[in-house]
Amino acid sequence: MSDVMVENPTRSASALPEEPTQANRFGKARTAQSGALLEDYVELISDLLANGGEARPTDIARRLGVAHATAIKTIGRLKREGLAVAKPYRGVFLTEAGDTLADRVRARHRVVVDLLLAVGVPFEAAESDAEGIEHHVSDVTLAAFARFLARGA
Amino acid sequence: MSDVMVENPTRSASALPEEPTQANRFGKARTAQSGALLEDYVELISDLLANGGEARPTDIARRLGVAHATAIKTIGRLKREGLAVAKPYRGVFLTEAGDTLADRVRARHRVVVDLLLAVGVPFEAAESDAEGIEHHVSDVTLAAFARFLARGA
DNA sequence: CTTGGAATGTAGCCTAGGCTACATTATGTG
DNA sequence: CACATAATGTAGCCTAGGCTACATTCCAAG
Repeated sequence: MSDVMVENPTRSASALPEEPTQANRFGKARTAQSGALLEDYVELISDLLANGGEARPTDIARRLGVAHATAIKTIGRLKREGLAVAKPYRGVFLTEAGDTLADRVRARHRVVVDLLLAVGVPFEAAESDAEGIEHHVSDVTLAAFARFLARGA
Repeated sequence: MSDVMVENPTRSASALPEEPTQANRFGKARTAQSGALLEDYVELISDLLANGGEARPTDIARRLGVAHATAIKTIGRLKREGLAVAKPYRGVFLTEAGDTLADRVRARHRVVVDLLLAVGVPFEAAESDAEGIEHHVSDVTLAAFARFLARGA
């Protein structure tokens, strides 16, 4: 997440026109997928903490539609990545980094949904598709979405 | 997937009525991810066959930025799914189903890129992000995109 | 204060999608 | 035609993200 991703300066030589570019694109889409799940978890935990005040593995599992064991395992990953902390039988909490990420994810989600609605996507589909789309929206694209919404509104 | 999962009726207090909906959304985004790779392969193979006339595992691997062994393994999956056929050392070809899928994927890709461009996303970002986004665009959303483009253009 | 049921955690298995290392086949060129 | 070399294929390993089955811990009701 939020990788700077050092760009290859191999753009000038007209030798190999576009294969590396295409490979990069696919690779980016693939790695974007890693982290998508973590983002979902972080956002959900943030929501649960803000509303109910508690983020328990069972709740998380039910909300995400996975088995509780799966949720617990992923929470372990969150801890390893420094996004969450949790003592056994005590509920999950976000670290500073986790909170920051949650805010960014939430903001991005809103923009994506609004953009979809703005171009005429029905509400249900907008909410549903945004869940998958948002993880592939780069900062550049997100900024463009925001500009479009600011103009169009 | 699509487990019924016997629910415990513990919903009494405050009764949040939308958890299953959210779970469905996440689940859908997850399963959409399965098949995304197959779609990429099918589209690429279709392109290679149309242009150069040949779709060899090594080419595919290079274009997708993966090791050739990975490509070969995935081609095996394509065959299992009835999307492609390939005799050893003879190159890959698409079945009827694979061709149909390739057409749909290609069309969808174009619409997504055009939509991104139409709302002001820079070309490079549009191409790049579309690679990941397209797999999460439902038919409903795709139709909305097409309408928007028809109007705006 | 005990105890049963729910929540939590652990273990082990599966598939997808990567990789490297090694084996095999095709092929162009001397 | 032989054979070096590139392409292809195979084997085995890894991680992420699912699952089920079982073990443990917590908590509230009796």
